[in-house]
Amino acid sequence: MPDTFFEDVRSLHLFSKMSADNFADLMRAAYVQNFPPQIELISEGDPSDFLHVVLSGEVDLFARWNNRETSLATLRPVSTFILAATIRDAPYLMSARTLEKSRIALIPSQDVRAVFDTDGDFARAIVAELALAYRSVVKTQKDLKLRSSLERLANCLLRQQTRVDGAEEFTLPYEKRRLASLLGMTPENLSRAFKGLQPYGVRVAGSQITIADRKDLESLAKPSPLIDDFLV
Amino acid sequence: MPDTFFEDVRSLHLFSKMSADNFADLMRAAYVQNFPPQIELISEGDPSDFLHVVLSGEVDLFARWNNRETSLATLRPVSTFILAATIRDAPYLMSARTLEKSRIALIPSQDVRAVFDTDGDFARAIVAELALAYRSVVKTQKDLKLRSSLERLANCLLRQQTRVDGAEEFTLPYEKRRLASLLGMTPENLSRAFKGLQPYGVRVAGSQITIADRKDLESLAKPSPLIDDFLV
DNA sequence: CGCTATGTTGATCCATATCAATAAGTGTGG
DNA sequence: CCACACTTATTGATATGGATCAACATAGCG
Repeated sequence: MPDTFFEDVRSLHLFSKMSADNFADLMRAAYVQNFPPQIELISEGDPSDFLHVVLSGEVDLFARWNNRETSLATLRPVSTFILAATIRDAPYLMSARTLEKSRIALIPSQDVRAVFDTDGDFARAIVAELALAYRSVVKTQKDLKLRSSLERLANCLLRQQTRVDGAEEFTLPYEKRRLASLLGMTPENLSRAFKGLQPYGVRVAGSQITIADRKDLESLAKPSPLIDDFLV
Repeated sequence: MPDTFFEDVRSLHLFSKMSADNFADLMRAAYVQNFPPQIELISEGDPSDFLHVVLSGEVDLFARWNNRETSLATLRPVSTFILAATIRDAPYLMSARTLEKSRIALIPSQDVRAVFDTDGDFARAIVAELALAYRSVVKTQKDLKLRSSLERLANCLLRQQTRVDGAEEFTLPYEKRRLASLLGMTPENLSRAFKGLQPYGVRVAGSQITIADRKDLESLAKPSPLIDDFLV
C-alpha cells in the first residue's frame, strides 16, 4: 500500500548515508498522502508531529501575523521541510500549503528524533541540511535589508536565469502574486517593478521573461555570491 | 599561555557533552585573543578558518552590499558564531566586529569539522545549535516582512523587558544607531518611532526606557511567541 | 574642555502601499 | 466549445511610511 516512495526519500542527502536498519525504522510508520491544491498542510504554532517530504507537486511556506501574510519559500520535489521544528520538538514557525496537487511523505517526528539520537551519520546529514537552510535564510535577510524592491526583483530574475542555464528566455516558476510576496512587495508594486526593468532589457509577457542582455541587468542588480548563489 | 578559557568554552551546550578527548583535540590549536573595540574580526566572503567564541565583550554581526550596511545580530558571552560556515567549509556570509573590548576564542575550522566527522554527540549538539539559530533567523524574517517599523520597535522593547524579568524600567542594550539598523530602519526614523510609542506609555531618556503599562504597549505590538519568544 | 560621534528635530522627497477600475487569464458547467 | 464566473494582473490616482538632507543638540572621550 505504501508504494515506492521509499526510494525517493532515500535519495535525499538527508537519508542517503544512514544505515538500512535505521532508514527502515524511520519508514516504518511513515506514509504518503496525496493532496489537492490549496490545502493547508500545517499551520504555524502546531506541534511538529511529522517531518514532511515533498515527493511531487509544489508547496508554499508562509507565515501570518495580525491578518497579514507573507510567503517565505517555495518547495519543490524532492525536499524536506520543517526539519528544525522536528529536531527541536518545537512548534512550526511557518505554515505550509500545497500550490498544486502534491504527494507528501510524512515521517513521524518522534521517529526522526529517535534515530537522530542514535545514528551519528544521520545527525551529520541533518547538520549539513540545517547549515544550508540557515545560510539560505541569512542570504534572504540580506537581500531584504540591503536592497530595494527593484534590486530584489532584478537579482531574482538573474537567479532564475542561472537556474535555466542562462537561457535568454524562460518562464517564471511562480505566480506573480506569490513572487511579490516572496520578494516582500505588493502585486501592484511588482507589476511596476517589471516595467522599471524594461530599460535594462527585461521583457515580460505573462510569465515569459526575456533578458536581452544579462550584463545590462547585472549593472543594476549587482548580484553577489554571498546573497544570490545557492551553493555558497 | 592559553589561560583558563577552556572552561568557558566547555560550558557551552555545543561542547559540554562531547568526550574529554575530543574536546582536547578541539582545543589543541585553539587560542584566545583580546581585541579592542571596532575591530573587524571577519569579513563576509573570507574562508571560514576559525569557529569564533565570544568570551567577553560584545560582537556585531553585519553585512554589506553596494555601499550599504546592515546589522544582523549582536553576540554576547558566551556564544559561538559562524558555525554554519565552519561546518559547510563555506565563506562567511556576515562580517563581525567588536563593539567593545572583547576576548574571542578561535578554534580552527578544520578541527571542528574533523571532530564533527567522528563524534556523534558533537554532531548532535551542533544540530541543536543550528536548529535554534535557523529558527531565530526565520523569526526575524517574519518580523521584518509582517510588521511595520513601529511595530518592530514596540515588540523589540517588549522582548527587552522580558529579558529583564519584566522590570518597568531598563536600559537599552544597544546603541540606538545600531538598534535602528537591526530593526531595518534609519536612526532618524527610530527617533520618531520612539515618539510614536509615547501614546502607548513608552518613556525614553537616553538609553533608559520606561514602559508604563505593558498591556497598553502590547495592544499595539501584538507580540507572538512564534516571532518574539527566544526559546520557542 | 573641546572634538567628534551620536542623537534629535524639521523639511522635503521618494519608494512603496493602498484604493479603485479595468483587463486578462483560467476554470467550470451548460 | 462557448459563456460565465472568478481569480489574477495591470494601470492610474492618491496616500503614507520611511528615507534623505540639513541643522542643531548632546554625550562620550581623549
